[in-house]
Amino acid sequence: MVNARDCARLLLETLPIVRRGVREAMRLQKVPVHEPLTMDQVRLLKILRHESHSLGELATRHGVTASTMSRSVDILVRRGWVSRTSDPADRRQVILQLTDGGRGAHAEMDQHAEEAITLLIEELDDLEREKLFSGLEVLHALLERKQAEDAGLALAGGGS
Amino acid sequence: MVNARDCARLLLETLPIVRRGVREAMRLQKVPVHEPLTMDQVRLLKILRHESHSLGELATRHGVTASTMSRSVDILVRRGWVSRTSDPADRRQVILQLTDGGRGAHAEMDQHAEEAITLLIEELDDLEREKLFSGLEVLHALLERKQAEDAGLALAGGGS
DNA sequence: TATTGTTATACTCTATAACTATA
DNA sequence: TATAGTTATAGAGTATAACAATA
Repeated sequence: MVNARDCARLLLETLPIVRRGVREAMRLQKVPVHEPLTMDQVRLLKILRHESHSLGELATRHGVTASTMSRSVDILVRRGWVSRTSDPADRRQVILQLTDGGRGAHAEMDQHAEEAITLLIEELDDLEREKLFSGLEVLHALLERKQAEDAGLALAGGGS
Repeated sequence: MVNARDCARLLLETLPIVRRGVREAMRLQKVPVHEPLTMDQVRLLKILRHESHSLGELATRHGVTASTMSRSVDILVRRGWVSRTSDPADRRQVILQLTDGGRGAHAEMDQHAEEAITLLIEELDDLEREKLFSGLEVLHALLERKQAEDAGLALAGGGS
């Protein structure tokens, strides 16, 4: 029987190591055409791949403040991967859309990132991979739910 | 049967969400005495809790460059949590040690961090917790091994 | 007046390259 | 000359608070 405390300890211990490992694996990927993207940038482009969003939506979705997202979008726009236009229907809002270049950069980098991590994970045997996948599923579901709750509270004005 | 690619995808998708969730959980912990510490700072103090290290050792252990570590140590020293003295045996090296204040800050913050994450994990049922723990064990072992290899290569001069 | 987004400010984490001090 | 560490420089991610534009 695993108690929550032990699990928390292991998570806190594992998280920074994994983060550095993954960042390093991504950084070492030689992407011929584009500058390397960070994990966060890949994730933002991924979110925008399916549909356009306002800045606020993207910030909530990504789990950061509007201020932070505004800065991150600056970078994506500067690189030419995202376009920023004001919504005619409500000119306070901006519509963020992937450009063609952004779509290409994302496709390429996403693939490279996946390959880098896939290489790592191929070192595991079947049982280990099974365990890892299950654990990640649990974690993913838990935090997604948590984030949705927080976003809901933010809307409902849980401010102190 | 779980293939490595799917596992890599899930890891890439899960990692940023978890990181934000954990950071947020830590940030919301009200620590009465000390300023809140970041995850990385807690980890550094934890490493130094057992024994003193040189800057280079600490950098390798934490998985960053000496430059980065030098900066991180600046902050810890400024806060009064770590002492930096030059090694009499080889004055190029620096001995990093936890101060009493650092020991206290770590104990306190580490506990708060664990509690914050424990609360989160208590939302899982027994089976889910079991799965999460197993998955984290696999991930932890994999990345630890990887990091040890990289550190070994760095020593052996695999630079190019 | 309320909402959306940007900017000013400040901090942490990160790396490469140039540099200092020591061996 | 080689090694340990610091500093100069640069960039990304982060937040709060003050602000501008729009509704």
